[in-house]
Amino acid sequence: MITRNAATEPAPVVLRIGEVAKLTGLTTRTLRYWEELGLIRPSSYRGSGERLYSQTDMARVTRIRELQELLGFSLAEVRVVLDTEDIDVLDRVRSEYRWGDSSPERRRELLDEAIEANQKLLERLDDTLARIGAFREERAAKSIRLREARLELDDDADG
Amino acid sequence: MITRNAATEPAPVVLRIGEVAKLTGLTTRTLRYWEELGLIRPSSYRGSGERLYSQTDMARVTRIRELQELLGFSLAEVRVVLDTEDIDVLDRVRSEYRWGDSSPERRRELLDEAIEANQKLLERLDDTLARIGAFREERAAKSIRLREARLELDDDADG
DNA sequence: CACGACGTTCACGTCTACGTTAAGATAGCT
DNA sequence: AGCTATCTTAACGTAGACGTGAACGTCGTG
Repeated sequence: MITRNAATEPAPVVLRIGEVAKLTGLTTRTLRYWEELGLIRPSSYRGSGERLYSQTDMARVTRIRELQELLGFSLAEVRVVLDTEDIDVLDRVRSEYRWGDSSPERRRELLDEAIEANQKLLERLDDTLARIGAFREERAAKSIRLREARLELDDDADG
Repeated sequence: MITRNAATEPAPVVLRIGEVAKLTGLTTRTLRYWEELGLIRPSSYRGSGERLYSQTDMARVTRIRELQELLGFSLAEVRVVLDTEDIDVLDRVRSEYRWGDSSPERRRELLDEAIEANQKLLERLDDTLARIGAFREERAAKSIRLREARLELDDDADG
């Protein structure tokens, strides 16, 4: 009798959709929806149709979440970013075969696209950082003013 | 015959809804919708029911826009922030009458609320800044990798 | 005084990003 | 074999944030 939790078995490399949901705080519906939109593809399926998520898939899921929540991207915008993400060098350039039979020209093209997209994202991030930073300073100043006013109020009460 | 653009007339202090729309890039529908939700109140109306926006109103509009776009706040969340914003010291504490006949206790209460809300917002801003900053660094590193890969590709072509 | 540009208030339509059953297959446990 | 938890697809529902007319009022200019 073999149980999945036996000490002899290594930790499961793949996760079922419910486990991913719990780990990420999302719902299974959301995960399927994102798949429907082409944002994620569980790296394997089971004959029964059950989705099996790898660790890489998990990373992608949290990445989507970040883009969506942190930067306010729509899922359509997220897809654009992820598309350039797919041309990631660590996975592609190092393992030659992954480029498939695309010509050097094609590779260059893809790389240039990724570089430019990444650059645009960087600029947007810097802009966002600057603007939120400015807003933060505004609120910090307001915080001081409010505390001063609070003290003033206490002084009035004492005097 | 008196025209509005005569040199004798000062620049219009108030704006009509269409003008506000053009200046802010919003639609009139959006402005009315926000009003419906209680986010903005044109500082004056005309007998005909026409909305007239002051410069302060404009500032409020752009503020809403920022909270919404920059920080991804829902309009409900925006309202909370704006509510504490309304207890702004510069306008209230300095001009005593504006507090109306609220008791010192009430004033203290309001101030404390504003202080706490502002503090929470500050914390959220710092958290957001940190996370976006981290994300930025990730992308910056990726940018370097991509450029290196691009150079490598050229080298291969040359060699 | 008619006309066109602008405003007004309903009221229904739409898009995004899911939530929520429904009806059924599969997995693992006893 | 049966029970229960978890999965599957499919389809309809929903909340937020507006878009889009319809029907009407008002203002200023030829």
